[in-house]
Amino acid sequence: MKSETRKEEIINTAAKLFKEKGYSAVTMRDLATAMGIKAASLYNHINSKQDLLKAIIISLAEAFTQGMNTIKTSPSTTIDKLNQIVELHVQITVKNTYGMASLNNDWMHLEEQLDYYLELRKKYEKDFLEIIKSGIKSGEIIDSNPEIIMFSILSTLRSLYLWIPKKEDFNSIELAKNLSQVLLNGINK
Amino acid sequence: MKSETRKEEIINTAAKLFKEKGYSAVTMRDLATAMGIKAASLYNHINSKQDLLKAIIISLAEAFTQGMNTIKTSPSTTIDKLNQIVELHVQITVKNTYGMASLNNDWMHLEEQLDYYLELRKKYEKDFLEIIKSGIKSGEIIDSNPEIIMFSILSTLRSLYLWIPKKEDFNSIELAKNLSQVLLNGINK
DNA sequence: GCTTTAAACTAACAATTGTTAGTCTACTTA
DNA sequence: TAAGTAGACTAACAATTGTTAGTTTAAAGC
Repeated sequence: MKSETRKEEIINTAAKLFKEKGYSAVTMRDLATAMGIKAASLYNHINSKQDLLKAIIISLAEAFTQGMNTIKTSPSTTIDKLNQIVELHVQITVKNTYGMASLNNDWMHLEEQLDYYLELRKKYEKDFLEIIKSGIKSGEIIDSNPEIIMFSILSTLRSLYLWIPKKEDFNSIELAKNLSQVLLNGINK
Repeated sequence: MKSETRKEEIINTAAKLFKEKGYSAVTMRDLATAMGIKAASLYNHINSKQDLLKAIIISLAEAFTQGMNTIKTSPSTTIDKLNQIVELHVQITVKNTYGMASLNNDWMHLEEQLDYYLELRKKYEKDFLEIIKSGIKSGEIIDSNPEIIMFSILSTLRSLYLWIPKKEDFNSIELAKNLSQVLLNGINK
C-alpha cells in the first residue's frame, strides 16, 4: 500500500501556486522550489504536470456534483435548497480555497478530462436552473429571468475563493447565513 | 502619423485568445496564426507580448476608474449610484468582452504596470465600499456586513464577461435593469 | 546486519518560447 | 518614374520548458 502523503503535499503546493499565477505560468521548477527539492524529484511522486491539474479540478467538480444531487432530491422548499447551495459552496471553498482557483480559471487546460469536466458543469447548472424555475412556478421567488438569477448567485459563489479569509477564527456558518440573506433578500430596505 | 489600425487588430485578436486560454498559454505563434501571418511579423507593429497585456488591461482599468469618479461625485441616492455602477460594468463589458477576461484573470502577469493596476483596483473598491457604507448610514440599504454586500455585487459584475452573449440583438439596457433588480431587491418574494 | 524502499540527487534531452536581424514586396506619394 | 513606407517574410538566437535515466542516501523492517 503506497502512502499518499508526499504526493498530496505536492498537489496542495501546486494548487497554491496555480492560484497565484495560473496553471500555465507555473513551471515544474517553481513547484520544486516551493517544495524545497529539485524538479526531477517531483516525478518520484507524480506522473506529469497535467495530472496535478486533473487531481485538483476533478475531485472538486465531483464534490459539487454530489452536493447538488443531495440537495435536489431533498424534500425542501426552493428557498431552503438555495440556502443549501450557498452552504455547499462556502463549505467546499473553505476546505480548498486554492483548488477553487484552478476549477474556475484553468479548467480549459484539462486535456483527456476536459469533456468529463464540461459534462459535470453543464449538469450542475441545469440542476441549479431547474430549482430556480420551480421556485418561480411555485411563487416562492420573483418571476424574473431565471438565467440572470442563476448567473447572479453563481458568480458570487464561484468567486468566494477570492474573498474567503485564511484566518482560523473565521466562521463559515456565519458567512453562509450572511451571504444567503444578501443573495436572496437583496439589500434594498 | 502612424496608422494604428493594424496594431489594434492584433491587440483585439490577442484579447480573444487570452480569454480562451489565458495570457501565459497563448504563444506569439498562436497569435500570429490567428492573424494569418508569421510570429516575427507581429513585431513590426508591437513591442512585446507584455505590451499587449498592458494595452488590454490598463485601458479597461482606467475606464472603470473614470466611471467611478463620475458616479461618486454625482448628487444621487445610494440606490441610484449602485444602479449606475451596474450600468458601468454592463456597458464596459459589452464593449470589450474579451479584454475583461484578462482584466480579471491575468492582471498578475503585468510587470512594470502591476503596482499601478493594483492602485486603481484598490481605489475602486474603496470608493464602492464608501457608497455602500453611506447607504447603510442613511438607512437606504440594510445594515449587513458592507464587505459582503460589495463582494456579492462586484463578483457578479466582474463575471459578466463570461455570460454576456455575442448576439447583435442583445439589449444591454434591459440586462442592466434586470440585474439591478436582482442584485438590489433580491429574489425572495 | 542486510535488504528494501521512499525520496532525494545530477545530468541531460528535445521541443518550445519570445524576440532580433536582415530582406523582399507592393502600394502610395512626390 | 523614383522614393518611401507599411507589412510581410526567412533564419536564427539563447533561454526555458516538461520530462527521463540512472545514481545516491538514509531510514524502516526482517
